[in-house]
Amino acid sequence: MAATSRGAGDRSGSAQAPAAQTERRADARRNIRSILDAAQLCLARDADASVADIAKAAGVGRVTLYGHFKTRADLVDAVLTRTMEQSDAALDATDTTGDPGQALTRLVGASWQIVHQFHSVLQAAQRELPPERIRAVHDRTLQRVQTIVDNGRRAGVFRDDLPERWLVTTVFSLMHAAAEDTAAGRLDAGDAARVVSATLLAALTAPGAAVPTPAP
Amino acid sequence: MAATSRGAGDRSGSAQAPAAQTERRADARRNIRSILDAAQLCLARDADASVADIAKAAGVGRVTLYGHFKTRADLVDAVLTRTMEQSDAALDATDTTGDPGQALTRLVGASWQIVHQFHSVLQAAQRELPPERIRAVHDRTLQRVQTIVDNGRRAGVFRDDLPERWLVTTVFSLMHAAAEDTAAGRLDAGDAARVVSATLLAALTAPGAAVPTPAP
DNA sequence: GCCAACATGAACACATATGTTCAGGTTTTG
DNA sequence: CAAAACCTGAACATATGTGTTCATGTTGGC
Repeated sequence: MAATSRGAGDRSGSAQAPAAQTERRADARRNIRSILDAAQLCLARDADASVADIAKAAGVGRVTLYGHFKTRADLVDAVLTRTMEQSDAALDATDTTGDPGQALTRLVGASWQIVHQFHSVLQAAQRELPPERIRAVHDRTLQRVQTIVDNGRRAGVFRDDLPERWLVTTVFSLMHAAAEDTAAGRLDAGDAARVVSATLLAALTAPGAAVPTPAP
Repeated sequence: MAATSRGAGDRSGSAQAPAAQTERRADARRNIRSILDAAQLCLARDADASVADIAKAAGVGRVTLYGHFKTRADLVDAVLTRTMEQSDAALDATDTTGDPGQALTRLVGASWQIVHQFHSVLQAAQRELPPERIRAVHDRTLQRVQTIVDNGRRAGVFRDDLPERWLVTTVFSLMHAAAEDTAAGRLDAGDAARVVSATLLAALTAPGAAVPTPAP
């Protein structure tokens, strides 16, 4: 039951049926945007930001917020969806064709900052939403990585001796780890992209083949 | 702070001063054990198991529990400490000398099940305890990994072009990722150790050197 | 066997968050 | 301008968890 009274956060469970979305008034649309903006910001800073905090940050009454998002989970879902859409848009600008190693390096360069920035939005979602939902929202991004890995395997430059799924997991895992380490001051932010890329290239390269160095 | 009325969970903040621990009665000691056992089990299953749940699982009154652990955080701390001590004991049986690659493989083989088993105990701790405390409790284990990495670097078989800290992070990160993937059914439990070892060996091997295959 | 240490459930105090209702004020929209 | 849509704060209803107090049993040590 993740549906709003009138469709603002309407992503009905896990499939996103657009639904008959009656046109809402201008101020309502404005408020929804403010709320999503504020929520994204608040949740990025603190995964358990309260609904009250978010409403205040949005410059909106708490009741107004509940008028648009039926539950807290609904709001978190909307923020996560929005964040992933934004990330995906940013990633659309990244070329995933050509040499798989370079493609991977490009993708890491474009992704890791986003991962870093919205790390705790994900955390919030993981505490509130069912795992399938998280998985579903990540689908497009996952697909993108999988495509690169797959290309690399077919080209014989990425390893074939481990499950493809695991290689994808490795990519995500190390990006998240780098985000955390950077936040904790254990890894230099200016160096993170290179470090992650170098590690991933080594991890994914087919045994026996020469490990390429990430070209900045 | 994090101290019990009479010293059961007494690890005063971050340093573990043994304190003048007046000998407690036999039934008290018995109950403390039951509580820790139950808490470890409950928290391993659900990171937000309540104190009431744990007391019930321990076959003990809630008030009794609070008599031994002043706060929930105290209890979580005690469980985490205990878990890490157990892990460390298990790891003591693992030879970390000799060929660094094989040492790493041995360590992964001995560790990953533990990581898998107590994954959500860590989660609970991360929500309740300050990051420094988590770090402190992990110190010995961290040191162990770092030693292996360091040996490998000095022997010229592990890479020297990335921060040592990051390599250690990589080891932990991939073990945890494997634990999650296994729990989610995306990775075969029987295959996990091999997969993680193979990935780590590739990730850590010095550029140019031949990547070894994990010997089971 | 006696006394102190310990255990126990019930009840209470407190805090915090989520949702909801209400009675009125404001903005859009047509 | 008028109706409908929307916003608002205050108050309320829940729910849930933590931690404490109390009065009364129970157990263990010496």
